[in-house]
Parts: sequence; structure tokens; C-alpha cells
Amino acid sequence: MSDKPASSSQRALHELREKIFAGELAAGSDHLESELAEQLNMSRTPVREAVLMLESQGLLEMRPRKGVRIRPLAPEDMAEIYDILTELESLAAERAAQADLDEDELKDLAKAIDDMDIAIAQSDLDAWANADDRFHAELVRLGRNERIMSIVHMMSDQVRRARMTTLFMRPLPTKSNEDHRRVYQAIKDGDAKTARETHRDHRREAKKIIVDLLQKHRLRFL
Amino acid sequence: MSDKPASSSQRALHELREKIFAGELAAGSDHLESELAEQLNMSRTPVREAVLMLESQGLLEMRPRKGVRIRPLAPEDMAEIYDILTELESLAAERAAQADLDEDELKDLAKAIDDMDIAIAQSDLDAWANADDRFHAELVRLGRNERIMSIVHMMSDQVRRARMTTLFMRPLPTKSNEDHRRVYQAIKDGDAKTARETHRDHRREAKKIIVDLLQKHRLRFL
DNA sequence: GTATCATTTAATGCATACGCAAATGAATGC
DNA sequence: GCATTCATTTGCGTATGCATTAAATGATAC
Repeated sequence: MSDKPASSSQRALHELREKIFAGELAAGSDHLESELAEQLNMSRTPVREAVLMLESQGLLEMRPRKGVRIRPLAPEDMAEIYDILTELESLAAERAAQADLDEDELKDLAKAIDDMDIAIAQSDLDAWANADDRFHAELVRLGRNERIMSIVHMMSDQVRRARMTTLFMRPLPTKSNEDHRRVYQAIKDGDAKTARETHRDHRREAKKIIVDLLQKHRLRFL
Repeated sequence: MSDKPASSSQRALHELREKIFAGELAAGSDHLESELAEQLNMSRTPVREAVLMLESQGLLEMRPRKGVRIRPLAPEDMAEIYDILTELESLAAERAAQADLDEDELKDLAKAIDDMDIAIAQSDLDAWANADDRFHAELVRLGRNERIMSIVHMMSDQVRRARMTTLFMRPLPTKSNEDHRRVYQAIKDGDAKTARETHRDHRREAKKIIVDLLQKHRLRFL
């Protein structure tokens, strides 16, 4: 249970991520390395290292002399990201279906789906979002491509803030879980084509919903 | 023509990349930060920064106390990467076809195809590889998704060494350019489906060829 | 009042130093 | 011999300080 010591740069990495997701470091805001270092109670060195890593993960930009800018997301960025997620997750679904997985290997996926039902029944959006994340992460894991896992993870991070914001702006995603179940069933049945196409359509829908929502609410950056 | 001053960490980034591609830093080899710093004639600080970036780009791993390891590529890694390239480039081809591009916007793509023909006529494999790179990069650019561009770039970097090695182990890719032309034509005609599927098949073929080659030659790591 | 240039300010990029922890090797006991 | 413990070395993580240079400020001329 006890946290490992963890190096300062690891801590910086995690804490900065958290602050970005929580909006504590607001989208579009600038921060000097020294400010961040002070906030985190460490020297600039580990902060710089963390910032470098976060930059290659697309969460912020280093702009010499202007500070570290937390990258805001425009609707076009959301579209880009959802397009990528659509392609890569669909491939993962296809591969998972081809892998002839037994029930035990699928249990985390099943659990995530059940948890979403429960969350919806209780109108618990946070729990729903959490289970949805797990569903997608597990799906990708079953696709057995490490690089796809890491790219999807990276893209998910980039949209995390925006998804959290929009989550409360739209009706309960009651229909969504039907798709999940269909994907699950196709994987279990070894029906690669259906798994792929069902998931692809599911993601396209998700893209449309969120992009439309941003446009409707004139959310140019978040 | 004169090189810009360029910061030490940028220089470290570029020079380390070059050394990795050139095999001067061999796949699987380990290197202390201090060695690299000495080689590059700078202190450990910018080297560490470059190494951190290269690590997130998947070219090497930092293993505390064991040195920086240049990541070797197993056939399974090649398969992973080609799967990703297949999906993302195909999407790019589809999007390019939908973009109703005029001849001028397609001229770099056309040039790359022509250059490949020339290179093949002269049996100049280096020139061919160069033009092939340009074709794929340009195709992705026309797909207008910045993130896909950067992911594809990253994946291409990861396979660069291995592709160079195998390039001289197989017959001239004479047929390959027919595919390129078909993709080009489909994009020009605005035929998104054909563009996508043609390119997808092209990439699947490429994957098969290279993975088979590695297996045949028992190249477990490179 | 505005534009240009000199001066100051301050954030960054990098070198350097140091403590710690892991790895290595030596010494000791069995 | 072999294992175990302790001493030594060495590489890394981080703090710190300084030089550089871009930006901000102020001064001067028009």
C-alpha cells in the first residue's frame, strides 16, 4: 500500500498530469518552469524532465521565454483524435476477435460493461466514465499490440479534460452500452468483421456526438 | 546554408537519432549517459533531455544503472508497426481522396512516384527508399491530421534501421509503384473507398514481405 | 506622439557538483 | 571452495549557479 519513494521527475510527471486533467493548470495557460518547480517543491531539473515528456505526449508545449503552455483542444483536435481512436481500436477489436479468447480473458471487458449499466442505472456519470475508460483500455489490450495501447492511451489523455467537461452536457449514454455488448459478443464469437465494424461505428458515433456538442456550445478551446 | 546555432539538446537529439539510424549506436547496445555526453562533446544535461525525448519516441530505453539501451526490433515489433501504419495511412488516403485536391496539391506525391520509377530503372535502392519515404509522408500530409502525421513519423523512425537492412535483401520493388499510382489516381478521382482499400492492401503486402523476410533470415533482432 | 535604438531584466539552456543507491569486488567465516 | 557480509566504486537523480539571449523597458530623436 505504501507509495514507493518515486523520483522527483516521476512525481512531477504524475502531479503535472493530474493538475492538467483537473484543470488546475488550465488549458491555454502559461507557466514558468520555476513556478512549477516551486509549486511541486523541487528544483527546475526534474520539472524540465517531466515537461519534456509531457510535451512529447502532446499535453503541453514548451515555448522558450513564454513559459510552458498547457495545450488547449479545439474541436478539430477532437476530430483528429477520435479518427485515430476509431481506426486503432477497431483494429484491436478485430484482432481480439481473431484471438479466440476464453471467457476468463474477457472478464474484465464484461465487468466494465456491467459496471456501465450499473452506473447508468444510478445516473453516476463519473462511474460510467471510469468504466467506459476501462472498457476501451481493455479492448485495446486484448488486441495485443503494445504500440496501439500506448498511442490510444496518449490520445485518451489528450481528450480527457474535454470529455469530462462534455460528459455533463449530454444525456445519459444509455444506448452506448448496446454497442459495447455487441462488440463483446462478436469478440467472443470470433467474428472479427462484426467486431471491427461495430466498434468502428460506435466510435464514429461518439466522434459525431462530441464534435457536434462542442460546436453547438461554441466551445472553441478546452 | 549555414547551420543555425541550435541548442545542445537539439543537437543531441539529432545526432543521436542519426547515430541510431546509421547503426553507429547498434541495436541492443547500452551506453552510459556520460559516454554519450563525451561523444557529443557536451555535458550530461542536454544528453539526458535528448534521451528522454527519444525514449518517448520509442527509439531507446533508459534503464537506470544499465545504461541507455538502443531498442532492437523483433519481427513482432515490425508487425505491430506495420499494422498501425496500415490503418492510419489508409485513413489518410481516404481523407485525401475526399479533399478534392487539385493537381498542384498532388504534385509532390506524383513526383515521389516518378522518382521511384527512375530509381528502379537505375537500380538505385537508396534513391528508391528515399522517394518511397516521401510518397508515404506526403500521402499522410494530404490526409490532414497532424497527429497521424506525427505518429506515422514516429513509427517510420522505429523501423528505419530494419527497412534499410532488408532493402538490400529482396528483389527490386518493381510492382510496388503500380499500387502507388492506383492510390494516386483514386485520390485524384475523389474515390475514397478505392484509395483506402488500395493503400491498405499495399501496406498489408509490405508487412507480409518484410516479416517473412525477417523470419526467413532468422533476424530476431535488428 | 511615434519610432528607433540602447539598456535592463529575467527565463532558459547548460555545466557542474554532490549525495545516494546499486553494483562490484574484497574479505571473512564456514 | 563457497557463501555472506562489508567496503568501494560508479552511475544516476537532483540542486545550483552562471552565461546567454529574448523580451521588456526606457531613452532619445524625429
